Amino acid sequence: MLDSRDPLGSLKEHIARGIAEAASRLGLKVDPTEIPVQKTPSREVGHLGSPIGFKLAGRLKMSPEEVSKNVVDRLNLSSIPIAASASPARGFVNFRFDEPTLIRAIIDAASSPEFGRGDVRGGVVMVEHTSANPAHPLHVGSGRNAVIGDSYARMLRHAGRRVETHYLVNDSGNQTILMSYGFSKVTGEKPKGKIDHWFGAVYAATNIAIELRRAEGEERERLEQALDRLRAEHGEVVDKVFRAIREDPDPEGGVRNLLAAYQAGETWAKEIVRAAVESVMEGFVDTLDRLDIKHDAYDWESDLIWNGWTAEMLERLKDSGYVGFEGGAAYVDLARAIREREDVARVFGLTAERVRELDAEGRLEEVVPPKFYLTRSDGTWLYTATDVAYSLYKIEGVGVEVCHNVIGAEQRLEQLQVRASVALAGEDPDRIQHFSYEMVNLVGVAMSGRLGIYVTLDELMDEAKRKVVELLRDRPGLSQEEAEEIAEKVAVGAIRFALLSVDPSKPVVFSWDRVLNLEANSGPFTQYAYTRASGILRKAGGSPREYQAAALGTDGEYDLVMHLAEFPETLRSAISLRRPDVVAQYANELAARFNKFYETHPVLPAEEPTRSARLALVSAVRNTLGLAMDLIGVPRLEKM
RNA sequence: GGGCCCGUAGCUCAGCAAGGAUAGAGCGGCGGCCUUCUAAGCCGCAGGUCGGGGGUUCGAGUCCCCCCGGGCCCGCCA
Repeated sequence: MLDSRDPLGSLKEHIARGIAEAASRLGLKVDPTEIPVQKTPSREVGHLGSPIGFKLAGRLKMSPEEVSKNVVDRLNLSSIPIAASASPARGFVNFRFDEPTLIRAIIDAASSPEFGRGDVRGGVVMVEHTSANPAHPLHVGSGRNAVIGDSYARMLRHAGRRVETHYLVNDSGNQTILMSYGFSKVTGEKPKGKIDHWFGAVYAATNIAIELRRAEGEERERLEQALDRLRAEHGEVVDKVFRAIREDPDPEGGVRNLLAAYQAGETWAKEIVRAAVESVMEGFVDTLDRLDIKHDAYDWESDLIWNGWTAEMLERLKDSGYVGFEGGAAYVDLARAIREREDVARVFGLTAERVRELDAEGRLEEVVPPKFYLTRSDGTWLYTATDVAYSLYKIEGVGVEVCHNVIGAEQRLEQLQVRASVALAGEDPDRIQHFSYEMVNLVGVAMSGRLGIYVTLDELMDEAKRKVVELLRDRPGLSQEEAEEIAEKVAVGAIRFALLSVDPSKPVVFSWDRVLNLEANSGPFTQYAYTRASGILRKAGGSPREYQAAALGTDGEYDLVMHLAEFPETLRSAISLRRPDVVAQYANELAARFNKFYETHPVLPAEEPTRSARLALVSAVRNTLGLAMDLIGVPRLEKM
């Protein structure tokens, strides 16, 4: 029978098995999973087809056409549910089903919240995402990370995985400590505006003040311009920080000192840094909450240090024999580890043989940077070290089966170093996965937290909302509060869709036009289709109890139904390829097909049995579109 | 220099994982459609050497090799 959560998928499996059986009757053993089954280019030739003739022609020493004919002759059609006919067409074999039965199976499946859902199975899957540095507000780059990670977690959950989302609060590194040092000069100030933006200004002002001590010429000019911009936006706190740092005889020493004291857990340092970072994180949580992004846990880098995870990690790496010291700084002898340990070589995509080859050519240390540091000479921990400790915490502390680290592509090498270290510490490096995504750039200028140049998620939200409120002004029958609520949700839909809908492996150039797009190929486009479906169902008083699938069958209806059927497979692809954007594309395509249907197929005014059948289809579209929107976090709306 | 990634319409992107039936959307441009379920919509027109060249194959945007162009990384930063 057909799987009620994925009828099309099970139909394809049945076809592949049927063809494999037919092939075995021709004396050829074929694995059903190797047999492609796809949609036909047009309904005239059948519903599903397979280019099996081309595939087996060589092995059977027949022409593709002959193979197709022979497969059809030896096919046990009754083993394929609801199949009405199979016909050879050049090298293809095309299958036709009893169409009303097919349509009903799909509509019924697509009307359930269980559509595309997987059985609950396996251990905890962690998705670590966002993890933005507290030194500047969440910007569009952090937004891409957050939206990718959050959406991916939603998809894993629908697929039946137990998911935990974590945020690593990076409070023990140079940038955050620098911000905290600047903050220590203005603790008497009352922060103005959104708290994380205020701290972002403190950070940038501190950094500029320090850099200006050395900068000359053009660089000096750039810094001064950045300072002016900062001053214009954030007012006197910028000057206060700037003056305090300028008068400080040794701000860099002060930062180093604060970093060491904080990592050592000294009370005075904790009071400063924790106060700063906790404030910033409150701001971050507000922003993420607006985008409907929540983390199950916030893991503080400093806790990993204070609770001994980093120290234990270092002991284990020392025990492995690949840690060296240089002026007090600990490093991992990666080149030697790669030479001697196959598991470490594999992390870098190298076989033992390839390592020997490279070594013979003297190129190993050119292909792989030969070592990396875990601590500074003063004994303080570097980011890579806390990240290795964090990985061990994920595996042994939380007990995850696997963790997907949503981290920018520019950190590829660091992630490989972390995974190599995990292997040296005796854990399976494949349990730590780098979910890589490319950066978001601004036209002309590069975003720079150091200089306070970025487009923040908050301003993006505000601007998107403003645009929607404007549009809503001439909508009749909407109260002020309704309009506000709708605008907020449309803004969220627009931003999430825009940040998600491009393949994560491709760099994107940020454009306001693209994010504020409310037309086709956008979150609001899917929301609009959803409200149209909702409107019809609302006026009809709900979905019909009974309907005749045979009343459906126009091309528009068929296209819509077949696209509904692809939801489960789309979800599986999105997960296995780490491409949450494909679900966004899917939702957009479903919305587009529904809009076409909507324009050409009146539902409420239609005669029975067409009316009920179309209502059932609308209900299935609403459900499936809603599920897809849930997965990418585009809010459902009943009216807009 | 080495490694990884990207190159499809004027612009922004799908299609490449598992090669398959005529290369698709959107934006922008031009022209149409609101007394009928929300026009944030729909329809039509114009727009393509799929970066270039080889190769594998019955078949290549998709796989392999070389080249060109762009991005990122190669820090006791994160």
